[in-house]
Amino acid sequence: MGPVSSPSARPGAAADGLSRVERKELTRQSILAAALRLAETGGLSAVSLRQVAKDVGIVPTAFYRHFDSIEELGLALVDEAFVSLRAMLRDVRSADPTFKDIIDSSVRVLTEHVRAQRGHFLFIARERFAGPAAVRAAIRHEIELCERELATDLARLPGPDAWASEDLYVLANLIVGAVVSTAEELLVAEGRRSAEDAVADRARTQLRMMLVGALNWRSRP
Amino acid sequence: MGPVSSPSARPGAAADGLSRVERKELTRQSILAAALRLAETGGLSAVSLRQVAKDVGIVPTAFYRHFDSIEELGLALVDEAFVSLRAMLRDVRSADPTFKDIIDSSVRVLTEHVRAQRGHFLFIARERFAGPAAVRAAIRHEIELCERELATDLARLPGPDAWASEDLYVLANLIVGAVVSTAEELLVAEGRRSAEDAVADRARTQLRMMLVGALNWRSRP
DNA sequence: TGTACATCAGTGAACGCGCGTTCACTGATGTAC
DNA sequence: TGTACATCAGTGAACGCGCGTTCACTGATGTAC
Repeated sequence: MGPVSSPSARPGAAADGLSRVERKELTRQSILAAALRLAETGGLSAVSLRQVAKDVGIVPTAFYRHFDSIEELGLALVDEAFVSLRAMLRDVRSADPTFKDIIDSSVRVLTEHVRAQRGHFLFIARERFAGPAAVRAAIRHEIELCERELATDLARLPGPDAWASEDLYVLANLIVGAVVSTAEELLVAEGRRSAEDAVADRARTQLRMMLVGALNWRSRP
Repeated sequence: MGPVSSPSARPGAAADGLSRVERKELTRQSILAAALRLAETGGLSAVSLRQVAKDVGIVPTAFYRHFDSIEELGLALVDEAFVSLRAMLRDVRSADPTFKDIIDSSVRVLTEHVRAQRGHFLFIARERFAGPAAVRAAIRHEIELCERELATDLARLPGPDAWASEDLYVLANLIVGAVVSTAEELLVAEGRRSAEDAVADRARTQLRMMLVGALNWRSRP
């Protein structure tokens, strides 16, 4: 077993300056992007391996160098989509503290992310119920994780900190459900500013209604 | 122009006692049922005219005697599904008054209807985002109608009767969103009693939280 | 009632097409020494 | 540094299959008179 690379081998010194693995990764990303685009009309089940390959500019059989099937590609897209969703949640948590209203800033972040990552949100909305079983399960699992994270966040708030963890999870589930609905309605707005603003206004009011309900919750019999 | 039917013509006197139009309607119903069943795995976009025909027991070309395309068939399924959904809403409105808690009885009716009409609910959940544009639009329109109906119902309640109609619609939208989420979670429960009960419990708590929030709404600045 | 004609749900052959998948291959990139 | 060999992303031909749709048709049902 000699050194990992000899001085003279110059790995990654192709004409375009990219190594073989780098170029493979590039193709993989192109495949994911093409599949996401093609899934916009007809969903993942209507995406064909041949269409994807044609779009990327490779021969159909080369697809198999990257994924075993369209379903496996779908799972990779779920991962990708939730990476961007987690970035959004990080933004919400670390929102500019000069926005004293956490609801306003959260709704703002949500609308911006849906705009910026429209493809990913559309993919999740569609495949949540229409995708292959494995894809549906993966999405459900990720959403459940979001609910649990939100529940632990809520536990730190002044009002609900004394709640049973069960009630915390119920509230988290309610909020996540409302956020999912809002994201889906933002998608239906299709980027029309006035429609988006109406949805955002409504979401703000709804989250406030929930907050009022939650704050008055344990004071009830 | 003679009489609509002469005494001797005995229309509808086929071997099985059914007229031509009655048999056509029977075939149409078989096609709808077969399509609904086939859509369960893969969604409407994965339903092929040939599969449906084979399932029904007719030759593929006979399909065109009933529908111009799978998409048109999908629109008919949306109609059918919302007929059963409206029946559910009627049940909710005319709930046994011995149930003094309107939330308990509503959740009960919802779980029972999702069980009984699982196919229809699955179809709506899937096609709401994954279906052809016309199908998506039809579903969205029907849900909007439900929200408006609920808003007028809410206007008759003691608390929110003094609200602006805008706020009424916002609350109706929130409730319908929660109901849709609940229905979808009931579908995921796949008929397992314990999972269904957990979803129903959660829905009851969530609807109560919303009710508390709504009742305390206008008392806030 | 009987007859002649119209309607039309369902038939069956045929078409061209895009699909996923197999297989043996090429040739640039990478590694061992 | 130079050479001989291994790796492997992408190629290209070929396959059998199910698809939607066309067309001319059949024969039971229904209607006019």
